[in-house]
Amino acid sequence: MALGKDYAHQQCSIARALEVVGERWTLLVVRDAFYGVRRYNDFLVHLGVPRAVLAARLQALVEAGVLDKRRYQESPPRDEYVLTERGLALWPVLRSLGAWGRAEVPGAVPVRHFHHADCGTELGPYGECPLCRVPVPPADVEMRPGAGLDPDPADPVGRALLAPRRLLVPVGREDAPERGNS
Amino acid sequence: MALGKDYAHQQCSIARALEVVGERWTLLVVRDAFYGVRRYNDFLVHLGVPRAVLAARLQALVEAGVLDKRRYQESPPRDEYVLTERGLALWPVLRSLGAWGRAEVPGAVPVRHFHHADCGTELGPYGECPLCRVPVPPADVEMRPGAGLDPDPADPVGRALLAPRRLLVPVGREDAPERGNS
DNA sequence: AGGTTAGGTTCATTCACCGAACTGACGGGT
DNA sequence: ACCCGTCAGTTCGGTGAATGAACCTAACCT
Repeated sequence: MALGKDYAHQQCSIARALEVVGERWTLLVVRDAFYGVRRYNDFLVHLGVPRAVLAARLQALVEAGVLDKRRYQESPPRDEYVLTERGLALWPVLRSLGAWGRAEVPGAVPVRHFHHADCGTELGPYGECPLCRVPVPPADVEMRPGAGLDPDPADPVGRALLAPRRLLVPVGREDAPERGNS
Repeated sequence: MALGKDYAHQQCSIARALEVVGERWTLLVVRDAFYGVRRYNDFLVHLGVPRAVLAARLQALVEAGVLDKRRYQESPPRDEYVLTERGLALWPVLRSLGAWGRAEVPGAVPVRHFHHADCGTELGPYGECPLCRVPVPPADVEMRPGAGLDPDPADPVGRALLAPRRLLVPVGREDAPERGNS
């Protein structure tokens, strides 16, 4: 654990949160998980993170109970990483960070917009719907591309994320038929 | 810039935010600034961060417009670091991180409580007052110690933060007589 | 048999973090 | 005048983590 040594004696739940999600790349992995990325290789091409770092982060997030590693096929054994309840609870953190990055970092053009799927209203800075006045769970959030989004990303995951889509819906199978279960 | 190289080509305002506040110690420095810490040495003893790292983080935060470095006395030239508007806008990020750390990291006992100073109600996870139904700006937040707080911290800053206090009020001059003058 | 894909592991290099020591400007005591 | 202490850093050697490239395994495709 990189951060544990010195953060541990901090008397603060912020420090404890940062011990789990404060390392480089970790929050971007979680962000991609919200966007529907589930597989090692998809994280890899979309983030451009070194393979060893990605493996370490995924394992740490699984051990922290943020992601769940689940076998989705046996014949070539393949696992996917899915957000747990604890991971889904990080949605406000990502929302507030993204809102700050868009509003306060100079030269930031809106890259993605997040809307309440039920009513179409754009979410407020904490992920709440200003119209319905309720916090919107990530499963009810629709993501739409913004003006600052690269219209032709190099990686297939980036291309799949160009279209409007629900959060948490697995990426890469939009036009592929559902596997198996009804 | 440590993180800039690879985060830069990310199409995401979260990544842009993390380029500014995503490095180790950075968010804890900002947290302490909300708690009223303003001086180099106070950050140093309260965080236990290496001096070189602290100097680098403070400088980076000043360059990013999160902190303002201002001269508060001339005779021995002394500067203090105060949150700017842009820095104050990070309050929801710290709130959501702290709420997640308290709720989702196992074994976390509440360390500090945050109340709306106007009505005394404890804040919700996004820094809003559930009674008044308004987002509470940090200047109107009263911080109170919780059960998990070390009752006898080694550093004087930690001791000063034991008492209930407003956020953003400069720390370290509660009971200390003004040095020199008068 | 050979190639491809998914999901890693290993390795050498680079880079950031760490702790301790040093600097330098000032102020106070004797 | 001299020494000591404080504040705010900078410098420096050692350690550990991040990086990119190469390698490995297991299974499927042809």
